[in-house]
Amino acid sequence: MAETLTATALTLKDIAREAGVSLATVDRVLHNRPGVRPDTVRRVKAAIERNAFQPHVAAAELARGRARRFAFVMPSGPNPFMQQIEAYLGEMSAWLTVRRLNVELVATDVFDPSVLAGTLETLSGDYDGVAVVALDHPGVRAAINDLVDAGTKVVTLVSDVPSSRRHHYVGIDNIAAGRTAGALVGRLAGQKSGKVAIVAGSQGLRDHAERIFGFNQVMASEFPGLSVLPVLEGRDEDDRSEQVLARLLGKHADIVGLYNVGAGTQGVAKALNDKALNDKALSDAGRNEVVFVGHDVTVLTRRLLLQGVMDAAISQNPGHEARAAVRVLLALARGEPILREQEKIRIDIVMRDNLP
Amino acid sequence: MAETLTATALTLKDIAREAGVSLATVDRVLHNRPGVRPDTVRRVKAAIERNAFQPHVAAAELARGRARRFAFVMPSGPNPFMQQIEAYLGEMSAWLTVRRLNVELVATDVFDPSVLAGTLETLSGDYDGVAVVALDHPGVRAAINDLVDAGTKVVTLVSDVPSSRRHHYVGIDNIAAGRTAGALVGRLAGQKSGKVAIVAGSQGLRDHAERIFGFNQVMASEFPGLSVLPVLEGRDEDDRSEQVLARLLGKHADIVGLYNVGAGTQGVAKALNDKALNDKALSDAGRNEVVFVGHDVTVLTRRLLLQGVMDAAISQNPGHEARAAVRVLLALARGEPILREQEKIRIDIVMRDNLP
DNA sequence: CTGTTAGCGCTTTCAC
DNA sequence: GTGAAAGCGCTAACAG
Repeated sequence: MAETLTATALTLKDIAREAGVSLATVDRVLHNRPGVRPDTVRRVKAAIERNAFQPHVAAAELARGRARRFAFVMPSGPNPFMQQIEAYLGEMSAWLTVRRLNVELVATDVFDPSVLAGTLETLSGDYDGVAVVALDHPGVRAAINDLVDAGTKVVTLVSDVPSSRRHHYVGIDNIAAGRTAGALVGRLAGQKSGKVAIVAGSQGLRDHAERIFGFNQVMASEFPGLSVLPVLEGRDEDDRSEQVLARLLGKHADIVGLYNVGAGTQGVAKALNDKALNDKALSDAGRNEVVFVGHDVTVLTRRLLLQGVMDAAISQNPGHEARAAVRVLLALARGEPILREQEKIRIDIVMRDNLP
Repeated sequence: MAETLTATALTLKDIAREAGVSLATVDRVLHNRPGVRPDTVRRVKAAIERNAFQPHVAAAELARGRARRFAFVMPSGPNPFMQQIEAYLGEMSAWLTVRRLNVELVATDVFDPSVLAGTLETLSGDYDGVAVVALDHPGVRAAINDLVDAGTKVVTLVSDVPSSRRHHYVGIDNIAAGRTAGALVGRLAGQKSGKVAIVAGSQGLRDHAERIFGFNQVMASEFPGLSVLPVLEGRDEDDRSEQVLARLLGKHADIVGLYNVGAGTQGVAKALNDKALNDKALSDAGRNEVVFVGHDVTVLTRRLLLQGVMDAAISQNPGHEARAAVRVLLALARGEPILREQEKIRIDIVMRDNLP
């Protein structure tokens, strides 16, 4: 009726006795440090295996002395989503303090590969771990690999550089996110047929391109009644996004759905609202007739969802991303296993009624 | 450009020196232990505040000696969702071991209040913390309060007893979950008007009743074109759920939506499929014409989503619930603050394309 | 009421 | 190559 989930707690000393060596030797073997005869290594490893021995992390942490230092390399511009991640890191402050962890925020121009690479180079040697919102570029890849070679643990955050040797990526699968957006636009548009607009920041950004790719996949295969118009580029700016979208809405009267891939949400909503007012095309529930799906839950998108202007937001939980990045860096630094399921960032569908 | 998020690390000794007392006295004040003159208490507290001192948890943990024991009181029957929670607890085993935490699974009949209360009573004194899937009943409430009075930390899991003095609830807001289900059924049904069916386990279960309440709220206020039929009770059993639903589907030809509140999913899907086959009413995409929304991502619901039989699942992440319960118990036991945002269980909307 | 002291289980010199 | 020993910062006796 009662089942225990934990192994009985042995200590280094037990293993040392069993292997007939000293504490220090077991410690050396445990951390693959040199200076132990291969034969002794084998004997000690056997004792460790046999007992499924796991050193007590609290003791290890205490004995280290030196606190661990992590750096978070974040975009310097005023991006609300990134600011949320930084805010959540701030909320962890007490948690970090009691564990004697130092995390530092480093702002840089992550959109300029050479600047970003330069920033990463300056970090080398000073940090146990680095989390970076990375641009996928050869120079950046090289900088990441250099950090890794220097023994620093590296995780990419929100935006990945899959070709680098980073230890972990904390962020969503953007193709699946685009597919999810497509399914929502298609399903929420109901039986209607018509055109669908896409507003992106730039198709040069890896995450935007991947989202559009996924979106189109679903549109083509599941919603033949809907035809996707060429992608508009708004550079994630409100004004520009509004202009390009307003023009498109003027040209096509039969747009039934809209996918906003990146930021610039304010402008997109404005263009949409203006059109709705012109057409007097608000439904009974006060909902806009054009199905509008975008990304991320911010102060703005929250309001738009509540107002019924926006129908759904695809979201990656910024708090979860902040904490996962810290936990993963810590686990990597300690040599602990990573709880993959825990650290995976899910694609959240957020509608009015399940707003977090 | 670089901003640090953590306080500089002082130690108990620093505070002791600053307050002009010994280590032991600071320790007593820190843990509100008796035997210190009020005046001294004040002096020590001042020094602690002034430096925003936070004791190093690793050191505290190491010095305690005694490992912490937590019990998870779970339903004894074969409930797939509960089994998932238990499986995720099992996956934490290494994590628990390196922290010298003992967690034990206690199976009991959580649906019989006196049995559940009895089980909780037997736990008293032996555990630092207890997580329990609780039935909301006066006897259970009393048993929980007794545990709390005995100094045990108690969290309710999945199902809450709000009137008890439990320290924390790890689970979703079921009214909001029902609202979300309602919004999905309504929106996915498109422009259609017609009837909507509800299949629940029992309206006597608090979580089911709350979900239905939320569902009806949204239906009434946002989808006047849809009329909700009286709730069917399937006792969470496949056979019974199938029978009652099949009868209802036979009686009403214009059912456009279905909300399955609890388990019995297998039966619900069968009834729905049989009807679709009879009517030859499958859409081009192979999707069932009746919008079908249910709860939780299991092996079965995953398959139904992929097949297009089910349109969306409202889900609470069982892995997250398992880990949150452990973390909350640990934080409570240590006297650490709880990261509310992290431990909050979200209402996930899962569709085919964002299956986890 | 308050202080002294012996560990907790590791890591890390420093000797041998 | 290997071992002995001195802490890391706290807790918990035990003295005073």
